[in-house]
Amino acid sequence: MSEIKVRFAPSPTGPLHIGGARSALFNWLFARHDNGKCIVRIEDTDLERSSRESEENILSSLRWLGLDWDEGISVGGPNGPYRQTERLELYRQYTKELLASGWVYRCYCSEEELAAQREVQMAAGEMVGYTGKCRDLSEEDCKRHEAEGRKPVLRFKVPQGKVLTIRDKVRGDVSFDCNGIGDFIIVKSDGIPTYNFAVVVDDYTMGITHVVRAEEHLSNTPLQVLLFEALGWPVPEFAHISLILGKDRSKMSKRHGATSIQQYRDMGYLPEAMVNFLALLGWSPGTEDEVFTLEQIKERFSLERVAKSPAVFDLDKLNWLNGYYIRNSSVERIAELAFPYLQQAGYLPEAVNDRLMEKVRLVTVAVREYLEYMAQVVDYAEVFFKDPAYDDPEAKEVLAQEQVPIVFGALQDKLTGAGALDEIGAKAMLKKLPKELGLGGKLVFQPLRVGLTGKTKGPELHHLLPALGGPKVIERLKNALQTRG
RNA sequence: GGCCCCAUGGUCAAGCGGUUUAAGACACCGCCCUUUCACGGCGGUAACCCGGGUUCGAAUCCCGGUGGGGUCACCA
Repeated sequence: MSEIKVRFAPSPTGPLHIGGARSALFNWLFARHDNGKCIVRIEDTDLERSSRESEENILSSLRWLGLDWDEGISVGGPNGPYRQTERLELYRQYTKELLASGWVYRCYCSEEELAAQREVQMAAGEMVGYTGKCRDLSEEDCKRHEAEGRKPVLRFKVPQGKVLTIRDKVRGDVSFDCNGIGDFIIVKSDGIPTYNFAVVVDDYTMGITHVVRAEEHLSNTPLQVLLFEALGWPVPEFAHISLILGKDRSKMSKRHGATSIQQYRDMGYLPEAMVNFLALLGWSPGTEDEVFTLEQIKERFSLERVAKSPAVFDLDKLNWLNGYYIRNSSVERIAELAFPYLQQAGYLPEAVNDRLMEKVRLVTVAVREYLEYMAQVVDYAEVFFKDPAYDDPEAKEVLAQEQVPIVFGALQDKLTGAGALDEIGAKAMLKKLPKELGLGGKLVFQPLRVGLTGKTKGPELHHLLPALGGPKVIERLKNALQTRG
């Protein structure tokens, strides 16, 4: 069997979307599982909306996710260029061929005429499609239109009375009646090919064996198959994966919240969590495991196990998964990831020394189990960097308890003159405290927590003490005492 | 509206004719752990869209209905 070759072909009209990312991922998984090749091609034939900025964003998001490609944009290859606007000459060549073989004809209908016609068809409940008005224009007709300054589009002559069956690797056989397909445009009046045409030329010339893409392209497939056949080219295999839906079960879009990979990256989601989550949206390993590396998914992946039904994007599950990865990554990595958020929040100065780096590490140890995504570190870490205001009613109540001065004094005494505390030391010191004071744990620890943070809940005291450091602890306890009035 | 796709708990999903009193995960609820919150552990609530067939037997196959979605551009 010949080598599998797939492509991910985004149009650079915006940042990489969650759905696009999953399509790219499934392409990659499918190909790599069989040691096949991946291509990234840029479909920028929409001159109005395409931008280099979007292209850059898409590529960087793909790399961030850990997806690589053997051939394509920015890595080159034997079938380039990989940007459609740089392949215009190639399309022109096949346009000529199609014109010569009579599969394609010039159409001079204006957009206004077509829109009006479409409305009539819609209203009448008919299949919407070009009626073939310009199909049999004579050479003179064409000249006359040209003389009027009309620029033609090129339309494909869709054969009538034919039923096309597409063999889809996830959906099975899907049939379309050609009578329901109007003669579609393959070259716009500005000479730029349309998506359906460019895709076919590229997929053939690049040797694509399998087209894995979102279900929204399913209805385009018969048009493309028609083109492959007209050109006498082999038709690749197709696999249309279901869409990702928002909470309201409609196609995911901006109004459903964050939809681009970039946004999740900015919020501090880890790429491996994102990949894991996306893979589970529509694919399942068939076992009870849920947590996988890209590599492990690759080993297990097959299109047979891809679901046909659409999947709702479940942020709760993403958060759980991401939190899981955060909890199970090294403290060093999480501290490094936390750093920019802490800095942005103004907790850290521009220039940081080793002592501050160590503090960030200790803070990370204390708060990472709370995090669903890194941006949340700002809230949880606040108590380590900002002195408390003691304005919470519940906190005031705790501080008003009569044993508070004794408890604070005891800890202050222990800390005064003591060296730097580590987690173990802090734990030991704290553990002895209740017994020494002859008080219950709650009467000791709750006031200390409030005294140190101004809040009744938060990180472990044995994490708090080392991160804050002896002098800061003493200072805060003193301030807390003063608020008792 | 035409065409196409889809249909198991709130969500993701396992199940591919009998081994199912229908897995697992997220979310939710309860208990435990614990100085708090979280983490973790244990347990619980909760589903085969409806109607016909086929079959000894259907969540699993077929047909119809209903529901949801996609698509009908000189966008991809």
